[in-house]
Amino acid sequence: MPASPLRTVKPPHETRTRILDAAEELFMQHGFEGASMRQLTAKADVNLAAVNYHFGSKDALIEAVFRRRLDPMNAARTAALDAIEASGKPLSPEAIIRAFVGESLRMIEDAKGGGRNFIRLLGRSYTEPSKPIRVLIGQLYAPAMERYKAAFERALPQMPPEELVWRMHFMFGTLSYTLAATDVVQLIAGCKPEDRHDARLLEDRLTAFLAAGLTAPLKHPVRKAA
Amino acid sequence: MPASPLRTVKPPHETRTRILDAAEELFMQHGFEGASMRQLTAKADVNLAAVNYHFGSKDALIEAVFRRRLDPMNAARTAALDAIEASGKPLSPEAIIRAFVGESLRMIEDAKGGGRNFIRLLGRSYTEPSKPIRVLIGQLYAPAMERYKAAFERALPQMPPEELVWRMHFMFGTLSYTLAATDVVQLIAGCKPEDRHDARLLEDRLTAFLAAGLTAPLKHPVRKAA
DNA sequence: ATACCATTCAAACGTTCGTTTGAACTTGGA
DNA sequence: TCCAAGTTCAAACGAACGTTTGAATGGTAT
Repeated sequence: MPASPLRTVKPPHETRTRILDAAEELFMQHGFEGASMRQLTAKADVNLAAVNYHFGSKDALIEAVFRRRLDPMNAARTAALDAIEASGKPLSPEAIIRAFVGESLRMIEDAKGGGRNFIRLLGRSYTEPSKPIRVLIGQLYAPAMERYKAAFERALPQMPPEELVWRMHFMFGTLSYTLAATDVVQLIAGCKPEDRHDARLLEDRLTAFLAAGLTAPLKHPVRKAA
Repeated sequence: MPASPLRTVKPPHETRTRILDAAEELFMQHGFEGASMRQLTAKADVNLAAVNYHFGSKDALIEAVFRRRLDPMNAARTAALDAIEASGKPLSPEAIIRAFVGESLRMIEDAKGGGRNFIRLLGRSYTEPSKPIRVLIGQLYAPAMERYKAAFERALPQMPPEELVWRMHFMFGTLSYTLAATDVVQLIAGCKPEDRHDARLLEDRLTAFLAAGLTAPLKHPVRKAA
């Protein structure tokens, strides 16, 4: 990317891409601190110094891993919302949920594992101890989040804004845990493993659950304290 | 605790307790790998070698942190379920949910921060990269989980077992994310910070959301594929 | 051919990690 | 009083970490 503005067309970022792919997988498997630069560069089949050369530091690599996928994904989420609103439909809560959830699950199916690794990494990162990472994720999510919040407010005019914020948090939690825990945690026995990879079925289940939770009856319309 | 079977009554495990408390807080703040033995022992005001002397290793300390709180908490969950069943009430899904959720939130309120640290640490650990930790948590949860699954099956006889397992997963995800993210992630703007610490209010909100999701209507009673 | 620049490479940097060591200290029972 | 066991302590261990360095390499335009 130096010298002339439009440049080589052959492998412009081959090494970068290999590093990002390896990082995605290893960060998912072992965490950000648990995955070392030596593991990472060995898996990517590049020199140890390549990460620092192309990204500057390990932290910058982590940021690049998120930016590569999160920006397009949230843009797609916003576009999905635009499409619904442009269709003139009544903008049901369930349709909004499906637009948001679907974009995550779509990524699980394609990219022969690449997107799946990232989705599971992402699910884990919402509860990441490292503050800079949480801040980064929050920034990358902010625009799409604002749009969806506004959409829910219009679809549910009778819901108090404060209650809506809570329920969006709950929904987000369900999604992120489900993505992170897919074939990872097995707290409840009896899961059919083959189902876990069927994104369409999972989308239906998740949407039904979340839509019911979001539109649950309000018990205490103006509750203040005990 | 060697020598005679019943022993000193003064500070039987003072150092151990101080280490566990410090570990709980630092693991929550920085993660298991991010919190070093030197930070940890400095915060506990004990010698660096004390952890290895009393627990054997850092991994054994992590396990001890979980066992100290998780065993009593899940025992309390089981007891809460026993109490509901003994009362002769009709065993509503909402009551079961409230018993499970309430036990987590109860711990947030008391212990002037001690329990709260653990609850948030726990929320993060469900998506922990380290496999031994996930396995340990699964083991410690298994007995209570079996009881609750059976209770839900009786309270919702019309629900297919497979669907129930999924919805329990969703519920667990919502709870764990909510606990971990309390005043941590601020993905959606507009949260009232003071509310985040009111466990009673949070319990009501969570229970309403989860009960609605759990009992959501079944769209595809015997759905197989697309 | 030659000069140039981006990239790759092996080697080493200093730091921090979890753990171990062996001596000092405290304490309760013969 | 003295011993022995439990505990604390300062110091050091080797290993692994992220990063830096400076020379070799490869392709492109002059």
